[in-house]
Amino acid sequence: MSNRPLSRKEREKLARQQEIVAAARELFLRQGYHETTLEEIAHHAEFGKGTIYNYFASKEDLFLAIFDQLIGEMEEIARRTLIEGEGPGRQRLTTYASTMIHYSCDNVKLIALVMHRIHQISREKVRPYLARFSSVMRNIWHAISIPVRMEQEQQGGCAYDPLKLAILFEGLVRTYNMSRFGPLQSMPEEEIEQAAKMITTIFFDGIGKPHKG
Amino acid sequence: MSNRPLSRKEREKLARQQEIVAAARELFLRQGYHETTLEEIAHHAEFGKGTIYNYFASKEDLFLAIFDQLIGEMEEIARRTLIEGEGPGRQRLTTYASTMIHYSCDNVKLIALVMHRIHQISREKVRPYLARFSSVMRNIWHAISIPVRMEQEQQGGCAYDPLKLAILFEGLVRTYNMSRFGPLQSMPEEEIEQAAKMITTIFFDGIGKPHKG
Amino acid sequence: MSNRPLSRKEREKLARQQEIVAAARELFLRQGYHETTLEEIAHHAEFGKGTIYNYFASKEDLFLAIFDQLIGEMEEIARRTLIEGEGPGRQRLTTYASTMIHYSCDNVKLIALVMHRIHQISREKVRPYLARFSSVMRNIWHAISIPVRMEQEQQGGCAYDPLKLAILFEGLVRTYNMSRFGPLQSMPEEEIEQAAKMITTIFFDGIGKPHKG
Amino acid sequence: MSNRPLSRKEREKLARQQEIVAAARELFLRQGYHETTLEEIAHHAEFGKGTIYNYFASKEDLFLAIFDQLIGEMEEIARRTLIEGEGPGRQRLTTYASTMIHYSCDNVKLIALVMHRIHQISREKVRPYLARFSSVMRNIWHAISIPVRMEQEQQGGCAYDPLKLAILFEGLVRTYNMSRFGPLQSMPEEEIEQAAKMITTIFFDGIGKPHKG
DNA sequence: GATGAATGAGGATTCATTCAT
DNA sequence: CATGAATGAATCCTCATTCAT
Repeated sequence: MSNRPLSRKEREKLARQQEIVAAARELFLRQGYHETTLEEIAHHAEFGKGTIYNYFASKEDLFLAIFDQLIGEMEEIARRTLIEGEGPGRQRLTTYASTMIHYSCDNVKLIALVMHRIHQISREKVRPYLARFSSVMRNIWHAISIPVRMEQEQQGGCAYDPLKLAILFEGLVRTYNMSRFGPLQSMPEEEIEQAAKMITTIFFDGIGKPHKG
Repeated sequence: MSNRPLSRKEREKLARQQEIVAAARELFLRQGYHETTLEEIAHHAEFGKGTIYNYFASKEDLFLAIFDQLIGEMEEIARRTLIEGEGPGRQRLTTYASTMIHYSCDNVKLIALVMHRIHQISREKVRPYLARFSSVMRNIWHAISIPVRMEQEQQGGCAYDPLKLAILFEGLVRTYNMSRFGPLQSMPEEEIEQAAKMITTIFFDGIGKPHKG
Repeated sequence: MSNRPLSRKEREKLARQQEIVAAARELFLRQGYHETTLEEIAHHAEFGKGTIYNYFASKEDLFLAIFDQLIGEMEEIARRTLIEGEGPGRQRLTTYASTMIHYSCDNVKLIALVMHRIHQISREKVRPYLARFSSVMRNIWHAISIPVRMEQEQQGGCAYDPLKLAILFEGLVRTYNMSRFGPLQSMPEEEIEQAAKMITTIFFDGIGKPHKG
Repeated sequence: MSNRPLSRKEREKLARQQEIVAAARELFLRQGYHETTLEEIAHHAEFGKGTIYNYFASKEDLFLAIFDQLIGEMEEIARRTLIEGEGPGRQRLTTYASTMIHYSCDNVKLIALVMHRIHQISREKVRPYLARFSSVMRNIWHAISIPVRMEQEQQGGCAYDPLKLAILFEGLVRTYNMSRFGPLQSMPEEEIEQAAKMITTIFFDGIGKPHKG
């Protein structure tokens, strides 16, 4: 975590790594892990096959870099919408929901792939990645639990552990797209907004209440 | 769909097919699709490698048979709990939720695998399977939407399309386990019950209401 | 070491293994280990590439099979000439010498290869082969030491340990050809005979004695 | 062969070449030719990978430089012990034997490697090296043959060509260590002395004579 | 001269599928 | 029908060599 600015060389190296990760990510998404050859990745990243191995020790490591990237993106979404977001708690959750639905909509296939492949890698090797993932999830759950608790206090009754509710909410949002099948076209922006609002409303008020939104 | 009773030969053929599917399912679950060889499957099913090809034209077809089996199991769960279940609507949903959570808990890895692999197969070939899957899902959604509508009417307000709500509920339940990571041990029965009740309650009444359960 | 006669299947399997070993041996001899691809071996043995792997788990194992074959051949030579050979001890040694020179002349390159590669394989894996090799060598040394001792007793003086002398003699014979360089043509039969006789004579009587042969 | 003293630049170049050769030699010895990468050699010699190519046109050429070095060392041993050595002929041979056994003991693995690899290089390219090697060997054989002839004349009988006997003697000494297998530890000095004396004695007097040493 | 990132030919190995028995 | 030996296309990865800096 040194803050020394990176040298030109280091910056270029990092940039090229990112290009490779991006190429791999796109192809894995389109074709799956085993269906994508390193040669294709190299070609798509406009590098020679051997060059990839100067940046990643194996195909598996390249995959883990993608996993890491995904984790970072989820973290970023949570930070932007939940932590640094604007408005009251309920509104932040709605923003989080719509952003997450949008994101997962673009990435369901990739997420399904990652969730699956992660189980095929040696425990030892995934450990640090899963650790980071868990940590990020805990932070997200915690951030969600705060407005949940506030709302509970406001409404009077308080039957369930706010953390459990937060986990439920997050899972609902993240896997929302997994109920949509067939060729996954991206949802129109408007539809996403509505879904997000619906989810939040139901979560807080249940299905029966008359809503003013 | 002929109802003519099967001959002994046909019954035996079917039984052997099921044995093979079962073997493949277990191994795919444990090791993943590409990580499982046909040789292993054959050995585990106590057949010769070539024999598998007398029952399934390819590894892909064997995979699709598993998908089909999964669909059947979901259908069966819905039938037992929603259609033929006992008690009022809300209770049926709770039963469906707990049964489904239990089921998905045992099968998350396999479901993740299927959700992923399904995208790697030629459109043409999966079509009938996806069609059946869609049909089953529609039925489930419909079955859920009935008590939802009733409850809405009872509570007075009715802001959302009951079908959309049903889809939401089903997705919530089916993917509940995808928020749990790391080594997936099966949940204790009791915890499942609680989760199911929590989900239903929240779904109908929101988080803030005081609950009598 | 069961003596049950092999079934037809087993015999055929063994025969094919030998064909593969023979093909590999010839190519390794001609081109070296790393310079010979498994594809070439397969082609030369008139098999498909994958077939080789039904008989040998790896290229390394195939190499070890050749080593094993070489050991067997040395053992056989010793048995034929030293143990079951005819005539008095000195004559047996001469026969052994000429046979061995002949043999090593045909196989120097291969022997050099084996002596070298054996060091590149994991200790664990070579152990049983080196054990067998040692055992064979000990037997050979012992067989040589018997006439050596007899001759010593006949000549009166006895300065050196017969076993050490046997080792010396055997090494002399086995590595005789390693003093010949360049393109290794096979020696004419007659020259081999002379060399063998010379070595034995010198070994027993030294260089200066007048010889009657 | 110009005797003009080398400029500083030339001397430095030569020194760096020697460093590289030394690094390669150590690694080839430890790991084998194909098992050693140029990257390792460069690293071990504390140079950049590309730099090696400023000194040697290819890995093969680097190998040949090692061969050349070995030849030089053998030549040097012969010069020191046989040509410039002290004492009567028989004693010189004993010294040569012990020195050579010592040397080959340290280098058997490397010698085995060289003897093997030399056959994998294009005839054209090795020719000059083999030529030099032959020349050195001829000189060594000649140097050995002189005391051999003297001894023969002394002992009266003279059955064999002194040159042939010299070749035999040299080979015996050089390959002495090739009868020792397994993990090659270096022999204790004393044991080497004994072996050298034994070989010379036997060579001159045969095994049976009573010896005064 | 020194360097090391980029390259791609080359090779060991795997495995779904075929087919003769 | 059942079998498993044979097959070779396909793939990951290595590494000697080049060349721009």
